[in-house]
Amino acid sequence: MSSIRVLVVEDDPVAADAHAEYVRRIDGFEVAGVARSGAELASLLRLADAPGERREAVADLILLDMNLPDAHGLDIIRRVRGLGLPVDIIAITAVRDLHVVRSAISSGIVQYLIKPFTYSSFAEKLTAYQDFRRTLVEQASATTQAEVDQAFASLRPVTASSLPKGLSAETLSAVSRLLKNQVAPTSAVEVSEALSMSRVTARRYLEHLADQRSVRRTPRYGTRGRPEYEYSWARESRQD
Amino acid sequence: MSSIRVLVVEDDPVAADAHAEYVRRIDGFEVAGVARSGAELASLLRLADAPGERREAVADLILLDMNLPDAHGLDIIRRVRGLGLPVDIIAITAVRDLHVVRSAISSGIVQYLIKPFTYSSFAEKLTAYQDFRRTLVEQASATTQAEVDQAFASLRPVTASSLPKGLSAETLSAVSRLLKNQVAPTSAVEVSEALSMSRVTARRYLEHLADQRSVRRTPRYGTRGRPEYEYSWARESRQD
DNA sequence: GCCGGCCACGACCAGTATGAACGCAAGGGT
DNA sequence: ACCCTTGCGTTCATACTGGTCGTGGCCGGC
Repeated sequence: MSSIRVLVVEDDPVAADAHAEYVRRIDGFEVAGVARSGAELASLLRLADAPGERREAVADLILLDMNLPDAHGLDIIRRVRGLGLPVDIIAITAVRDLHVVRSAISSGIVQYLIKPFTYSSFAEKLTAYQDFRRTLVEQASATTQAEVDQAFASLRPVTASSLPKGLSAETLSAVSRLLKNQVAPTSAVEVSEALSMSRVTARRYLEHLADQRSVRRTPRYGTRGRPEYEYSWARESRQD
Repeated sequence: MSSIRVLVVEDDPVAADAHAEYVRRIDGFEVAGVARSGAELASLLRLADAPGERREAVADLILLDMNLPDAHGLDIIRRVRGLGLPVDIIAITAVRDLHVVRSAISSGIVQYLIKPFTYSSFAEKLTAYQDFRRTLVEQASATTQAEVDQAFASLRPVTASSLPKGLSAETLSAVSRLLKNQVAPTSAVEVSEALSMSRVTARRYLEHLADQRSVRRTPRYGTRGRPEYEYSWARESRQD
């Protein structure tokens, strides 16, 4: 089977090189090109769209950064989709804004990878896509519902993201969900009471989130005794 | 939370009625309209796209037939995507051609349902989409990779297919039957005692059901020791 | 009748929340 | 200005379960 041709779209040269290198390290993929801007990508894609030529893109998969100097990633997705090019898109970006994620998914990306990421999570996303492709290609021309479902299923991310020892994924998501719905800064005691867990546990998770810079931690003065820390969800996206 | 507004696009009146009725039967969904052709759909969507008005579609979700009298489903998807409308699309069609499936997926549909289908497989697809939406909406403006992955995961439900090695159908149905009749969340130990089987076995089946998202798994806080997980029935299983 | 796979069980090991004890930083009293 | 009080941060041992590995009985195939 031929390799999957990947187009890297990324304005930062360092990141672009890194992504390309990552792609080369995975079996079954090859780098079809690197575009540093929306315009570059457009010219690469228009080339294949010339009349008379076969209606085939120069790539099977695009690794798309959302923040490009001349265009927003969402607009690029829209343009590509409007042309009806048979390429899939994986968003690779530091943008964690909910609206962007939501729009990207409904515009038809197959994966969304948030920077910074490790090689293993990168490889995981790409091999998942590879599986997806293989399950579809392996079918004959007619498919059954089960086969379609299976193709979808291979796109499903395997729950990775290794947590520090001593933390469980369920508890972490419970704490962060609570904190996001809270408007006022919340103390460790308040969190522990709301989730009916111990103060120690609540604090451990809050501290972890603070380390990840997902929550902000500030002392609460005015009361007697040792100052209490209050935690609030960091709304703006992280600076990486 | 408000209902998910669904637009049914289907030229066969009988099928259109059936789909609409199916949608109404599922909690949290409402029928926003029915279009019998590509032109009808276009007029419905363009309405919302009028300048000056808020950039919001009249629907959140489109159930799209591929074979319409005046246009192909793929073209419709392309047009909708080109406009950048924030709607998701589920393809519901008898077309089982691999190329169409492939193109539809890469154009950004969230599900592909092959006609004819049972109500339960229809409901499964829609509730999966509902889960996906909920996981995203629950987040505040900023998200983490784990949360994005989880949202994706709800969109790609593991299909029944073959049971993972080591499970038997009888035991599985016994466990799920017990859980369905249970009102309060039940722990693995309680299940094992009720069915007089070993804790290990009970847990394995519960875990399998949790993977399938048929049961919800939450830690039970308050007691000392390692937290015990309790399982509660989440959704009707496919009983085709 | 023998053999191989399959499913459940028992037991060990690892893991995670809890309560208690200790330490620390700010307020308030003398 | 000093020290005491106060209440939470922090650490630690502990309890109890989850998860895994190897074993044993059962069933179907040869």
